[in-house]
Amino acid sequence: MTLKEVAERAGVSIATASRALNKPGVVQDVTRRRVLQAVKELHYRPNRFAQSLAGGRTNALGVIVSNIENPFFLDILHALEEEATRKGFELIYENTDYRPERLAGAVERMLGRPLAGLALIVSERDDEAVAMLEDWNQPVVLFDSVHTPPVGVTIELRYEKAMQRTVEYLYSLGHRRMAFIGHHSALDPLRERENAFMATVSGFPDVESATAASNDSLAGGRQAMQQLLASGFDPTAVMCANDFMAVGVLRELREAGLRTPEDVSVTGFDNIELSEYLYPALTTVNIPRQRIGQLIFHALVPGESGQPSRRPIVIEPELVLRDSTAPPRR
Amino acid sequence: MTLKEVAERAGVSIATASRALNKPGVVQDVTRRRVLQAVKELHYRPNRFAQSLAGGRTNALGVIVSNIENPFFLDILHALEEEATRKGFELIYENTDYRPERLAGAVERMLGRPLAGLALIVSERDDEAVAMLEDWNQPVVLFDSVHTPPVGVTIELRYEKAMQRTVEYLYSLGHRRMAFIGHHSALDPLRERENAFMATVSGFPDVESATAASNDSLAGGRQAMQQLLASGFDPTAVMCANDFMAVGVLRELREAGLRTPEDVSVTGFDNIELSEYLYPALTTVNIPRQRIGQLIFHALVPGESGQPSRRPIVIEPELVLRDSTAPPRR
DNA sequence: TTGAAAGCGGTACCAG
DNA sequence: CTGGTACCGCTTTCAA
Repeated sequence: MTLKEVAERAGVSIATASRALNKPGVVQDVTRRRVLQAVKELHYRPNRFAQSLAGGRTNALGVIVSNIENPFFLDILHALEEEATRKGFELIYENTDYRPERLAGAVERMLGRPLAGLALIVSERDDEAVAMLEDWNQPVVLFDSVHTPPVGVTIELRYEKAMQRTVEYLYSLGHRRMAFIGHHSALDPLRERENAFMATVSGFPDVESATAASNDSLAGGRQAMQQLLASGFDPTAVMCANDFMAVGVLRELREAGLRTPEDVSVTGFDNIELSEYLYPALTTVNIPRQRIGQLIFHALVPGESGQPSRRPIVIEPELVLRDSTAPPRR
Repeated sequence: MTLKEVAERAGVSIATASRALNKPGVVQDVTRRRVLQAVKELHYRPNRFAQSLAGGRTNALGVIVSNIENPFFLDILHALEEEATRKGFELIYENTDYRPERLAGAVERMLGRPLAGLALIVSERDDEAVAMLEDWNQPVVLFDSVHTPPVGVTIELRYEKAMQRTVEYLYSLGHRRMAFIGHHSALDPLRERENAFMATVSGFPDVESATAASNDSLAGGRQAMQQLLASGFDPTAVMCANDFMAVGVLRELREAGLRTPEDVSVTGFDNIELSEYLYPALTTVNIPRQRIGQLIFHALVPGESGQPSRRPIVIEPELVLRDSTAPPRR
């Protein structure tokens, strides 16, 4: 079904048919009714690609995330979607699995279609991808980007501070053997967390530390904990790069016959909803994912306010104390 | 950047430029090189909407799910995405939150763009949506649809059997007071699970039963369990409509001072990865989400094999025993 | 092997 | 208020 057929059936020109659909009020009421009737009878549905091509507008937003399975990314995506849908925008999403080459491909595909804006909620970086973004003239948001790139609005998390507070908190409880469990330490934002951990820890001369890493998954957390245990380090506190992996860590500790928090304290990062449902409920660092989703939307769609600022948006995480941390019994 | 500019720069016609990009071998090598050069210099990127419009082809698949936050849906989506990406297809996804009116809107939006196929992985139903699908001439897959609609390939789960086995198992352990916790009992596939529970249970005259429902979420599971407890029913076994809600149930039981499985046994449904990481590890019913994702893909993209059969695909779930179920101590 | 031109399905401007 | 028409960016005959 095309507009042409609708127009013929309604006995009007294709121009009028178009107007009847898009600018009511400009068309005589009877005429309009006839068109609408024809639309109904023919089950006509406008081709959005053609509309976009001809009209030069789009209401689609692109989002690329590193790991959709991690509730952290999912929550941001979901919040963004909620906001977008409510404002009449569509969301096109793609997942990279932390692989830079997939990021490049995803950006390529995204930019290949008319988009009102693009958000990169990814930890990996890729020069090619950044280069493509540079000569693109639509709003871009970069989340979690360590080195401010010459493009788009960035949203930054103050990892160091959160990491520092967590270490200090554990120290104050009496912990002196701490470990950090992360993933993809080759990626900037993740190495940064690890570095923040190392830096803070080195400020306490009487603290021993170790790190381990695996995939960003439940199994990855478990595996990293396994490594740690096998290494013989025997920490009294384990800090995880995110809550998702912490779930695996808790499981492995249990498996190894170690109780949390009596034998080993565990902390997460992100404060995903699940963290509160775990046993024991997880001490973690809150990252306001819903707000981030909204911030991203407003950065992509400036609204009536005017031109968007390119100033970075900074988020200050805060520690959330629950049951997975306690003074060491050893 | 348009193809026209590229053509001008390369000193060839726009037709040749197009060929150089899409049908190498038809164009003289030198010519082709010049075009490629121009593409590079101008940072040209083809407009996929225009390509689709002119070429009449698409490689985008649409997917609509009920609740992206539930790992069950997410896993299917993810598997489908993996398969699609690997085969050069794109995925366009939308979330309905179980709301029929959103389903209609989502289908409307989906059908508004050229799509190679559409998968509905939703529990809700909407006549309007089905009607739209009827006069659409591309592959459609309906997952979890109870009443076979006059359209598309359906993928069905044998709930009854799984439910029955679970009840029988709990009965054999000695449970006589069982409860079912679901969500959206107004929706067919979910009512079906509840009905299956009721039907099986009624086969055991000495079993008392009750049901409760809330949202499909962690909090929903918790709340439903709360209701159940408040009602005074005091079950020794609780069967959940899915693992996601079971997480909330476990939490609430703990909160109420009841141990699992000593005081109350709990079962889930779906066998999401998380279920194995919970404490206690959840007894559940396995639904092969990865396979379902692949099945959906192949139903949407028939491959070289020929025309797709419209025969329903049936999945037989199986019980997975873990630590959240045991003989009742009371 | 290459170019000219006819669309694909719409939108929007310009007259009438 | 309505019709004619020039595109939007690209693919694809049809001839040359």
